[in-house]
Amino acid sequence: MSTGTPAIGRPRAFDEETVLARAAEVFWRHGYEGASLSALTGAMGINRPSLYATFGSKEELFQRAFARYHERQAAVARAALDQPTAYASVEAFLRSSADGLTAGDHPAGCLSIQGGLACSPENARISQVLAAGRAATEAALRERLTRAAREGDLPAGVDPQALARFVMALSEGHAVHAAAGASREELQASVDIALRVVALTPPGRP
Amino acid sequence: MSTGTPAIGRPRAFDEETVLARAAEVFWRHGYEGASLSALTGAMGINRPSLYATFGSKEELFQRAFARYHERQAAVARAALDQPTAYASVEAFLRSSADGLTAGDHPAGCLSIQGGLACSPENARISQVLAAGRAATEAALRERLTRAAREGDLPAGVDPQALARFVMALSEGHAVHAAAGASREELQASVDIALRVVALTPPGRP
DNA sequence: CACCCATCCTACCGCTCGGTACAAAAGCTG
DNA sequence: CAGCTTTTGTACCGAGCGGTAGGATGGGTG
Repeated sequence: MSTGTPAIGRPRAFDEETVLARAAEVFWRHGYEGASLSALTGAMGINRPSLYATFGSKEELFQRAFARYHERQAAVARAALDQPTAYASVEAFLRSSADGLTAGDHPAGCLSIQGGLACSPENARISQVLAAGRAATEAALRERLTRAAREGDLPAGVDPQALARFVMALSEGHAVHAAAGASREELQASVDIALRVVALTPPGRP
Repeated sequence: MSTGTPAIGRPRAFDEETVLARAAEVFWRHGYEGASLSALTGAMGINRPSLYATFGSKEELFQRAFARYHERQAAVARAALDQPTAYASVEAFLRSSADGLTAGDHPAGCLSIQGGLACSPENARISQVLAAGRAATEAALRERLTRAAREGDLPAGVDPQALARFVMALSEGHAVHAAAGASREELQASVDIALRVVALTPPGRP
């Protein structure tokens, strides 16, 4: 749409990135359906017609806000998965995730989950978009661990696909915990436990 | 309120337990805010005034439905934690959880999470009730594992509190996955991975 | 059969929702 | 400074929300 400043007509009184970030916070805190237009415009500091002129609709605003959020998350994940070993990758992934879930500069938890796990039928697309975002992250994790398996970098008997799902599920569970008030330290202690999985040789089950 | 049949006045045309179960399904599928009264009454097979005469309000209906759901979940969890060893308890907990999350006779996932992780400010109580339910389950797990630690039934160096949080978080993550369509087998494979944590002696970290 | 009374059903309430019409305002261009 | 273009602000729209009033209904009880 707007490529830089149009240089004609009345100039915009707000920065698109800024108001997107504020919108994301409201969606994050209250979910898609729990975020009313009044709450959104209030937090964004703009009024309805500006919102609609810029973003089109509540749903499109959400898509934009979520895309922005997801890009950043993906960048963090990518950095984690660039670690040289599977163990280091998983550790970096889970540690940075736990840090992010409890960072003080935004709502606790994760927009991909808080945004709307369950929605009314007419907003079903929202849950789908969020699920697709989470699936993309899991796919990256799976690729990294599949490579690790090829390189002999995983303990014997560990299926990389299952391990990816395990790590992703744990991180999602941490998001749920964070949203309910769990602290960074509590999540990191859970990560400590999880990492035993990757570090060890196969079990002699009792 | 109604203690059995009042034996006076027009008899009720519906069974309270039955309509509660149907209401729970709607909340489960669409979340508290996504479940409209029309959807609820439609699924319950009763009309609005009957709903309000019986349950008082949408919120009270939800509380009743969730309490019913949570009791049953707690019973399953209690059975799992009655296993003789920590390993068997955790395994039973995670396996039965994964089974329940993907059972075909109700929506996928878990009402405690689908119901409303994030809500509009006026429905904040809903998220709190759900979080309290999950916390109760985690507390039961924590007690069981603390006992196990006292009994020397945990691998050395494992903090029972952190292990409880880990197990609970994983199960919540599985709920998120199940809601997005993960199969029972996929979740069980993730459980396979997780169980290595409980089975093994402490890591020599690479 | 007349009475009583809780439940059922239709139709409606006020309110907030997401979304928009329209005119005043504000910056460039000539 | 007139004209053009885009954004801003106010005030509003129909629809659906959660919730309710009041009469019709249908079972026991005398």
